[in-house]
Amino acid sequence: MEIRDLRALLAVVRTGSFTRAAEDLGYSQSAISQQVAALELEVGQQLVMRRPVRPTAAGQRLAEHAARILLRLDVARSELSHFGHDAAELHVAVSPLDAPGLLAIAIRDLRSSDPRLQVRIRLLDAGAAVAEVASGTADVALVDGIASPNEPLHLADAGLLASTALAESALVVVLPLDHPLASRASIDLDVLADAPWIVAPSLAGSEVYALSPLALGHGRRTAYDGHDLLTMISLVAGGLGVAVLPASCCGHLDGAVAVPLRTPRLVHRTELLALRSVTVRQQRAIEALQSASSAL
Amino acid sequence: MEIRDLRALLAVVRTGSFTRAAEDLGYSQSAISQQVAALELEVGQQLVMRRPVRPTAAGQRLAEHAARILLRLDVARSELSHFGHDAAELHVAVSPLDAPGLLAIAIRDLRSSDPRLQVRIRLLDAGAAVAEVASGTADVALVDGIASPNEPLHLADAGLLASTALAESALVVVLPLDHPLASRASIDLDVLADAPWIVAPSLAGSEVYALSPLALGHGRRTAYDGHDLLTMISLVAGGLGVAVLPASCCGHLDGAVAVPLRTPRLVHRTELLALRSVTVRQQRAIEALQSASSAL
DNA sequence: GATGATTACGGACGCCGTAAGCATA
DNA sequence: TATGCTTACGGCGTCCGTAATCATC
Repeated sequence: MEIRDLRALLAVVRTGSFTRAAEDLGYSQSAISQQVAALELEVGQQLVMRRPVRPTAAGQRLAEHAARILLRLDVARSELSHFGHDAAELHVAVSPLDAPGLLAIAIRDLRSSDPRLQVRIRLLDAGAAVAEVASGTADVALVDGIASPNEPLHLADAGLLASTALAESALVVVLPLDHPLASRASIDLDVLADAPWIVAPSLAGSEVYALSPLALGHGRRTAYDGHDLLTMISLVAGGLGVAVLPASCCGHLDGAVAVPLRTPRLVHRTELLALRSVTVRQQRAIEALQSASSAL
Repeated sequence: MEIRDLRALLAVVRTGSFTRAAEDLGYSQSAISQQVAALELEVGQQLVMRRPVRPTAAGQRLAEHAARILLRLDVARSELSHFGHDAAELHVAVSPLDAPGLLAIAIRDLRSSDPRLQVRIRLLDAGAAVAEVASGTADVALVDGIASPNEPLHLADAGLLASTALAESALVVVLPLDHPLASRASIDLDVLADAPWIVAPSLAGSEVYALSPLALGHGRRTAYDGHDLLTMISLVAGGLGVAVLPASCCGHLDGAVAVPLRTPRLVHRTELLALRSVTVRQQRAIEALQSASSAL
């Protein structure tokens, strides 16, 4: 099992095409074909079906292992390249719903002790943020997601990256003003299984929607692929459906109401990610973000 | 970063010698030298010091990553080779202190539904048991260790192997009959920091001894490298020192007393490990062990 | 001086790209 | 028929082992 072959398998599974995998990896189509064939020969079974190109069960499983291995290799490379050195600029990756006040406080704090510090913030989804930290493109990441109370988000192998919880906030169901449940004190998700939903994976995380009552429900779904909270809320206010959002983001709703989610017991959680072997500057950034979050 | 090179680095770090690493891996000494050199060239820094051969900080860190990656590769290979097939014999790896009654109940249970099942049990330390499950040599493993209450043992990357908790039991401090603390109702470990200790990593896990009060203490240490409980207890009874053991193993003490450990809050935990994609026979074994543990 | 890591060098194998072959939508 | 994966084949690079070199205990 060569790294190269695993990378090829992963690219093929991801893109659904040998040709595109070859383009992505800078190989010829033929090379990818040979690499996957070598892997299949080695494990003695087919890993992807051809035409259409889809992973078999074994291929899917191997691709998952491959993804973890390649991520860890990225982390290893990044950690080693940071041994000793310390960059002038601090790159922060942020996933959509991180409490915005947190960043501002932390950066002001950092600037006060290091006035010449350049900070660069990029908005990414959680998976991409993890990849950026792993590859060293970002120094730290603020990522959010849905989890059980006091449970970590499972963003990477435990221990691969240093992660600390910054904040947890309750989840609310956002309803149009005239919704029959709008005056409830709290809501169980089951009763909304067949309701029309507005699904925004990059906002509230796909975890919420994967919960069984929702996954099995037959209500109409509206997908919103953006990051913008106001748009999301206006969709709800406009009567297109209901949505789950973190309470911390729902201070001022216009034409909608937020009702606390009672079951399932889930919270919106924000974590801070960094490489485990951090430089002095990264360490300071982590501390600043931690103290900012406890100040909020 | 090639798998081959990482494996070489790990072998060099583990054995402390290029020559022995070469023997272990079936290469010439020269090949290992070249592989490590290639790795050092690639990451742009020295990974091991020579004569004596010791890892640098960077090398140590990379070796840790390498170990995880190689373990995951083993798991991937094992999982794929089990797709479909099901072996006639069930291999169980057991670490020293697993509740012995548990195995007996589970195996009797399995035999009753599958009389021709061959079972083979091997006693190994926890690390080796993990490796055996990963490589497919063992179908399931019963491993034990020290953890905080309701916390998993961190034996491998979370999610790499299927693990379920079978049992948790309190920890006791085993003291000679005439020890001044022998009549206490419970003990804080701090008060024993400077006491003479009997350290048996393969019995109670090294985690206990790594706790700060003990690690910093100046008491004499006696190391016992075996698995045998009676020997261990007789060492305590003989006045060589005190020890921490799981309460479940200390039913009949001869010449010693067991006092519950109050702080730190730790328990002895037994977990069941298996590959995540299990065969029918493995699945039955897991269920039998689970029901046996809940019966105890 | 002996043990053990590095360097030098040649042979062999493996890998990739080009290009032809072939199957499927 | 066209798109796209596979197979054939040749060249290049790489990797390993032998053996000489060098360093350290």
